[in-house]
Amino acid sequence: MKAWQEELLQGSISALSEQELFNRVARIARDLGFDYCAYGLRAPYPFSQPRTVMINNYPDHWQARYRDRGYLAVDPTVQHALRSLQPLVWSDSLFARTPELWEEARAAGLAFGWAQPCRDATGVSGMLTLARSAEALHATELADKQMEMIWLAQSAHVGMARSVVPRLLPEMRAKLSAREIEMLRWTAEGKTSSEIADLANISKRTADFHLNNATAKLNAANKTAAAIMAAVLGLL
Amino acid sequence: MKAWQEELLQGSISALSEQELFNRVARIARDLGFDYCAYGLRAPYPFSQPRTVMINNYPDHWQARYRDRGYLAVDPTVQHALRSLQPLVWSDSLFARTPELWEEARAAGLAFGWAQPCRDATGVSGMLTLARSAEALHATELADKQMEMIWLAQSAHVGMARSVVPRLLPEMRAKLSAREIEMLRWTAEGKTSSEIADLANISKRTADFHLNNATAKLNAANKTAAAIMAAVLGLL
DNA sequence: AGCCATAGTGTCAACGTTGACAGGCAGGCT
DNA sequence: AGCCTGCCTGTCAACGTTGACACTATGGCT
Repeated sequence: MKAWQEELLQGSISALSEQELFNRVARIARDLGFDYCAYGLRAPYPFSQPRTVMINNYPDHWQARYRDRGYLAVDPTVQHALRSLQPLVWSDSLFARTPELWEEARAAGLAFGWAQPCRDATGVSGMLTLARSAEALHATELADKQMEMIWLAQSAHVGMARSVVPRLLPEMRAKLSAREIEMLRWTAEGKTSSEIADLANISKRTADFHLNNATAKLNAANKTAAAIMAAVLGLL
Repeated sequence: MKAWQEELLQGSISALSEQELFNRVARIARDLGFDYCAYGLRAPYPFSQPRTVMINNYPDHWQARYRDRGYLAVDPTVQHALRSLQPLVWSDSLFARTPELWEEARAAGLAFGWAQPCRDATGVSGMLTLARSAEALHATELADKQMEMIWLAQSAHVGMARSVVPRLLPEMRAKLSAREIEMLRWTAEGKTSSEIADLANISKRTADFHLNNATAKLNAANKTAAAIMAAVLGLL
């Protein structure tokens, strides 16, 4: 177990490729008794259809199937990861509303699994899934392995996010000036330009000016979208 | 170590009081070799002066000092937790810009410590700090204990958030209708009411109507603030 | 000295938002 | 049947936002 840590940490500190990092995670998953392993990341926006990245070692036909049928949008494990930090074990009741997904997953050899969500300061959420075709998951095994699971999910997240986030959220690289952030912060509180002008002791025109610049830097449609992007990305 | 898990998990599943939960965390911290332990939570808004909660077993005079001098606003460990998920070890260079904080902390017996940030789906960020007065922290100890640390931070967060978040974020309890969420989602993307009206095949007036209701339910000053609150709280 | 980012200011017209008025229709609960 | 909620619609006036025009000034970098 110690060997893992060294390995993964060294790997994630020096920037590995996503695939290499995933391979290490998958090897650790195998040591933990799981043939299959998946890591998914989801950006906090666009809100309708957020950008996602998924990397896994599931059978090819299942990967294709999952994509083609749009299972991502209904997968209850994904829904869970978006709301909670708790580990989640696959069960019949979990998939009660998506029987096709569940049956096809089992047919593909994904019979027993659990997932650990993770979330970072840029609003990106992630989920590590460990799965196997035989041998059900019991409470003792989960208790034994939960620490490794959380650790692995978080390490995978940090490593993956390092390379994926700049690609997924190019807006993160926008360098907002102190004034721009201040204007966005007040906007996020629901203040109008002229209220902000009073608060910051500048003219309304200047408040608008900074908001305009921030909106352009963030590639946002208007100041509402700019304030939301900044808020969600943790820039405020 | 297994005993811990059982204990904390059972504790956090049945709703313990914050203080009781903290006492369990502090006991585990002591088993890990740290006399002092602190858990802090910060709500995602208001953006200027976010609501925070802190519980720790630091010496009383240090707690008072930290509060009175407003160290929370400048504490570099807090700044780190707001940007990263990585563990952070206290060091001279970390506190280079806040020498008073660092000297006073050491004078209070807080000489060696590390912190583990954590973040959840409601945008609340947390940080678990373990500290002690003697015996420096070395790489091997950190490597040995990092899994327990992440696990403990996350468990503490989940447990604390359960009772703290409803108090800190009463807006979370707002039940938005499907339409209201849809309108907020589009608003968050930067669409105007009449664009949304076209997208949703309703009149501009109706789009405004739903946005208005959502704004009232979230106690927001205007639709921008409403969309931001919903976005940050993960309601979109 | 010239360039650039940041910060500050003004006006004006077109467009978007908000609040207060006033109303209808469908589905669930008592 | 009466009530509530969600959803839908209209008008109008006051107020807020956006973009395009034009201009000043400071401080850092080359």
